[in-house]
Amino acid sequence: MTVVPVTSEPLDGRSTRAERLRRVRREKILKAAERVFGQEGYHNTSITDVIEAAGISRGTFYLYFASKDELFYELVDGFARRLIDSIRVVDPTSANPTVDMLENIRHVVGLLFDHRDLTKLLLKQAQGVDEKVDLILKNLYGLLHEMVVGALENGAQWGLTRRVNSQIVATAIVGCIKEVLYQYLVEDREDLPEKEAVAVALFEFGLRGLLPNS
Amino acid sequence: MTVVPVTSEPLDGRSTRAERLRRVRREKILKAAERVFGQEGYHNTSITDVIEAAGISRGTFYLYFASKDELFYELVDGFARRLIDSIRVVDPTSANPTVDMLENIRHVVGLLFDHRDLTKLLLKQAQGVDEKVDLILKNLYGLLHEMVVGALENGAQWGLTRRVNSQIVATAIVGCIKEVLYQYLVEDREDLPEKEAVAVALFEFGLRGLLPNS
Amino acid sequence: MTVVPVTSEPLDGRSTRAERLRRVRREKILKAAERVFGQEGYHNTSITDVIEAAGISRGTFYLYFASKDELFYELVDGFARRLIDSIRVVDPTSANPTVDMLENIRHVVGLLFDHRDLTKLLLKQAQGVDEKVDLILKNLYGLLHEMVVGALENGAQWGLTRRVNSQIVATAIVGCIKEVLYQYLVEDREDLPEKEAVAVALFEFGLRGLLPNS
Amino acid sequence: MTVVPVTSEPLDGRSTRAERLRRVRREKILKAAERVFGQEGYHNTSITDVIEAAGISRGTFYLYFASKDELFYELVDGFARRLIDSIRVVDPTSANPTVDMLENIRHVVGLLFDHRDLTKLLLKQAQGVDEKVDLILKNLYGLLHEMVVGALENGAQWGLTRRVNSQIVATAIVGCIKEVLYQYLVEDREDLPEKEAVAVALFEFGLRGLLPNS
DNA sequence: TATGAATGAGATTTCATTCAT
DNA sequence: AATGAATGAAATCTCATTCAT
Repeated sequence: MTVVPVTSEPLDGRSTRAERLRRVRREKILKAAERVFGQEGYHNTSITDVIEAAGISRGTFYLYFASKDELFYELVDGFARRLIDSIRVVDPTSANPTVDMLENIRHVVGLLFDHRDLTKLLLKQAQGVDEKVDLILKNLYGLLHEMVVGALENGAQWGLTRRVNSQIVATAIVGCIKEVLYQYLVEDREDLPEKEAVAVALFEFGLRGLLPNS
Repeated sequence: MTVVPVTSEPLDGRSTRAERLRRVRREKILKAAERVFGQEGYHNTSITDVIEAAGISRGTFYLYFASKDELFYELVDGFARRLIDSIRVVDPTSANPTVDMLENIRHVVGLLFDHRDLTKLLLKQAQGVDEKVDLILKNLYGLLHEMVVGALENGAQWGLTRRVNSQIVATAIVGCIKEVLYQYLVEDREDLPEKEAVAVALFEFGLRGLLPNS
Repeated sequence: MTVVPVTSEPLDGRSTRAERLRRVRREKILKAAERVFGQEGYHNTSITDVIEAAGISRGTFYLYFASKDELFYELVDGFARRLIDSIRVVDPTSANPTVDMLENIRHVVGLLFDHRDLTKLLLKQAQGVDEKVDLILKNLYGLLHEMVVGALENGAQWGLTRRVNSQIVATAIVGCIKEVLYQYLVEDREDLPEKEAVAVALFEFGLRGLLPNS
Repeated sequence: MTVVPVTSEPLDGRSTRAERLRRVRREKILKAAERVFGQEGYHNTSITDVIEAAGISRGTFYLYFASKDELFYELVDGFARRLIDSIRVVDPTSANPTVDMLENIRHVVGLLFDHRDLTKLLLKQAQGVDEKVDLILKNLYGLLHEMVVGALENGAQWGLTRRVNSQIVATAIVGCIKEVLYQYLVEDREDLPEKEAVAVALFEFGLRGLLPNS
């Protein structure tokens, strides 16, 4: 039988609850900010927009975030972390490395589609807002780039892919992903192909290029 | 016999000269603006920054441009026009269509490298600043996209390329170009490959993909 | 049993109190603006003048008024409303219609004397500042004019006054009032006659004209 | 036989011609300014408006007038002088002093009708623009006022008019004239009575007041 | 003398941030 | 902890005036 204290919680329990509440509040603000930043862009969004979307007062906002920049930083930072976590390194000795790669692409694409607004923002407007944000983006894209470079070099070493200028080609591949994503994240298009079709077409193009099968 | 003065200009010459001067001064402001917008971004750049960079007074600026928005619009519009003009449609029946395509890429890449700051700005920050600018960008990228789609479909029809989902693949190709450009426009990198290497690597990757030659 | 707290206000009382405070502060700004606009004129008065006179900061001003124009509009509109409310239609069948008329003049004159600055401003400088303000003035003077026209025609019908060109004479009467007011509102005159003397002299002149009693 | 020098004019003749030209130019600018100031008001009229209306360049304007204020001052000053010149003192011992007075009113009204724009401007917006202008207006209206006061006192002394509070009544009479003028100077009215009717109605009202003939 | 491009002080307005309640 | 009124630095834009040609 579990005894639940009635009158008061243990000291650290209380602090934990307070912390949890605080985190929940922060999360609520971050979610609202993601929405408004994503829809209007960083510079066209005022603190007023954020607090109205979050349903809090101006003063409260500054209890949770030191500044507009910091809010944006946290938003980008959190998303970047989740994105990085979602990427799995492909083991070229696995049974089906290409299947793994496809899986990886699907995975990341899925996460990004779940955060359309923020993704669009990161792809097109986040740069130049704040130095710390720029650094995050640089790191994020740098990581992506290095992973692709690694994959290309591994692939070449194992004979799975051709030898290419892996720096340039990695950049190109990252660009493919970014652009395709961006285009298919724009909401008011009716002609959006399925995620599946996008992933497959990208994959095919990347592997085989445009030349006809010999 | 009519005597035409040699030293002075013809009657309408006066207005032409004034106009020329005016255009030169506009150009001076546009160039300064390109520099500061490109380095600091649109929102982090004030009119004060622009006029200081251009070496003119506040009032003079408004003699040449109606507003900060209009300045930015002209900057983007002018660049978009030059960019569009620099693109030549590839004739698939020519002796070497692939050479033509490579030439085209070289051409555009060259123009963009000559306007690093502005290109970076257009690629990463110009969206959401101004509706008219958004429209220009949409048209510019739309045109690029349509050209690539056309090339893909022509290529497939003539047996030069495989049949692919031309919409998605065109988007991917545009993305490749954008990203590679952007990365190699960032100034403080010492390891920039030559333009030539970039063009060739992009080209190879696009045509052959990553799979090894069978 | 519901306990109603005694010291604090009822639930909607909070919002009412806030609103009251807001109205008080608006009133404070309006009063300061009346002073500076009245002394310096609309165009010679800057927002800086207003906020210094009101003892508030720049930002606070825009918390209460959307623009300098709107401030002026509210000032004029509020005054016009109070002025119109202060005018009572004279019933020609009353015991002493002429006494009523005199009372009316006294009433309006009193209100205007209590708002010297604003009155001077309206009489001499308010026109052409803002279209909405022009409309208010047109309506205000139009109303005054129509009332005088009505009084003249009623008076003639009841045999209390002569038949005159009521349009022109009404305009003249309105002009008398305006000018006399204006002259006796100029502050630095020491020789101001009493309100009473002004009202009586105007009244006498209007009724009897200048010709000697026959 | 008059000898006209062919090659060059006498020294003072040349300067006279130059002066005349200068005066003509000034007059042209003043006329244009009267038009634009009268239509848009002092503060809504820019130097640009004036020089466009006058068909001269910006620099030329400042060759003829030291400032916008000075231009306005000259405009008002010149008009005030002509107005004062047009007023003739009524001699109460003349055969028909009332006829003289009516003649006077007609005269001034005629001059004002010939300068509608400027008159409207002086009546409603000129005050508070410039101290020197304010002084002119004060003097102008002061003179008018004194003349009317004099007429009233003369009239009373000679038994032509009743004894009234001549200060207040004079102010009232000036106000009548101003207001009637203003109303009938507003251009877009179709129902304007004839000048004649206006003068007569004013005159009748002023002399007899509103009470029915006993 | 005439020109009109250039000037810069100053106006209005915005908005991220602070602070008394 | 929460509120929202108050703040003021800084932004954009105007326009009377100057000055080199």
